[in-house]
Amino acid sequence: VANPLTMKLEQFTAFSQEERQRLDQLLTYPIRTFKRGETIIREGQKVDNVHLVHTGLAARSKSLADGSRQFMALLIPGDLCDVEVFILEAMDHDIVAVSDTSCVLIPAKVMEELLTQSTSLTKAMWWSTMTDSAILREWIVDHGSRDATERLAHLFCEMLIRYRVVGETTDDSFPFPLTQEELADATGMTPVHVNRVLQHLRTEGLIDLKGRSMTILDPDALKRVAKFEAVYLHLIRTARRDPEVSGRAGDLVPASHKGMLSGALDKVKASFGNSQD
Amino acid sequence: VANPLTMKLEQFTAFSQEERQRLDQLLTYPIRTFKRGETIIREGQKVDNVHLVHTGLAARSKSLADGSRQFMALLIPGDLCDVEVFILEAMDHDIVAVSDTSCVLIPAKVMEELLTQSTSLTKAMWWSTMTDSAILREWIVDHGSRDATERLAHLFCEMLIRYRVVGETTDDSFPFPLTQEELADATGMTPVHVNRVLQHLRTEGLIDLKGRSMTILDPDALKRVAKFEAVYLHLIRTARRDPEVSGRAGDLVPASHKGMLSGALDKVKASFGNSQD
DNA sequence: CGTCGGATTGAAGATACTCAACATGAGTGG
DNA sequence: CCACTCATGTTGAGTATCTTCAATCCGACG
Repeated sequence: VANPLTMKLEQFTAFSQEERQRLDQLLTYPIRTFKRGETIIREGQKVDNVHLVHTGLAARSKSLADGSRQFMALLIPGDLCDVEVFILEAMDHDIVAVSDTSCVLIPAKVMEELLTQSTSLTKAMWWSTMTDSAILREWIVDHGSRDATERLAHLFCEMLIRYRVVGETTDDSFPFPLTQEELADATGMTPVHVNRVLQHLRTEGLIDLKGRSMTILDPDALKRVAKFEAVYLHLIRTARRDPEVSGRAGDLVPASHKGMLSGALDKVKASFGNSQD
Repeated sequence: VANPLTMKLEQFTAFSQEERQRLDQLLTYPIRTFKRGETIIREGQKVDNVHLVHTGLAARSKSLADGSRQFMALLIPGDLCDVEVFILEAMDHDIVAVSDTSCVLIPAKVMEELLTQSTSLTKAMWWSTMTDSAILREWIVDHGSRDATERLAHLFCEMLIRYRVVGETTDDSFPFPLTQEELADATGMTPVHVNRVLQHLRTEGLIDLKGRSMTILDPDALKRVAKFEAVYLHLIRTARRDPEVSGRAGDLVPASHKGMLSGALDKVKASFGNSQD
């Protein structure tokens, strides 16, 4: 099985043979599995292993006094749960398993070495955490400025790309273990309203969601509905270096952003359908 | 004038004389001023200086196609605008000046040295970025799970603490240059509704907002209204080491979280009124 | 076949939005 | 010094989106 973390980080830089090896060695550490619904890490907990999601889906979650629950991030294979560990006293939120999930438990020390030995790896890890922050910011935009339909559509667009990066898509389908209630927790809506908006997206022929699997039927249309701009995922560097990123043609970077890049962009290919804006 | 960055980072660790000096030297770099409303850094821009907010208030902002605007973070003195610089190709959002604002332009190279030479400083910077992420997550909770009143109240609680940390409070007052429209951009509400909720908070005797200055009249009550839990700001370490943090008595850490700390907590004092939960 | 989690549907109601008018107050120029 | 302007704050009325609370349906699984 491929290492999703390696795949993700290679969106940012190409690694040397040795670096790739070092990353792949991470998978030799003990794996712990969690049942759907289990808490992987609890708020207040002081962890001394870094949890790397290997299979399944997890979520950063906060539970409020009134019983409501809010997801702040979804963690797919290749995502780290708790880089905070090195610095902070304890977690300020929970990590919960949304589907049956397995995590590689990387000893903090090993992680620390990894972060200090190779500049390339260090930078790649930095990139990963900055991108995570960018996703958090985008979620704030979702919640603050997009209506229910846009919000769900935007989430699906984001997930399609992120899953594609770690090679878990087939065409425009990807695993989708979230119940409508969990989807509500992620988007700040009620389950009832999630249901209605989903039906709307279905009848519009945009998505096909059934049996824990999501298929984006019309990526471009969904992207338009969501007002989705992939720039915040920062998949650009690799795109420039390696046009074959994920096998599908398509210009990730909207024309208006081309100025962002220093070099020529003629061959930028990326992972979200053909874009024409 | 004191260095707000130093003050902030000292919430996390105590620095050596030399380290403090090094931080203070940052203020010798050129300062650039921005008028209220100006864009400090634009989306797509590739910056080669790190902007450190010195005076005033700035915001991370995204403008959507429909003309709406969403703030994702408020940057007060001591906050860095663009650590991304080292890694990412370009900014994925704007930084705008909410009031007249001055920034210290720290050459990327200098920053990089700072980040690699002293372990203590490196860790403190890490802490800062992790805390920033924690704030982003809390904003998602604000937008997703709190109603308008809670959301505003929560923001005010957060700002009180953050301003106190950098020494810009007098009692429970702090600078508040945001217009109601900008407050709406920050909270994902309409200006009209912001206005009404503000009036509500005023008549409840919780806040006194006038002339670009905010006074929290009843911190405990406001905290209760907001369901505010300061844990996510991660001001704990210092609290344990230095009971005098910011001069006011009060237990920052609710009893339910005391398990988080390894050591004894009898003398934890912090910056948000007396807490009894 | 019955149970249980999850999905779906209906109807009523609340929070927050839209649009539009009006008030206030600081600054500006005549 | 007053008239004007402009940005900000305030108020009202009608409305939309989304919520709440149920009830019902469906499919997987023992």
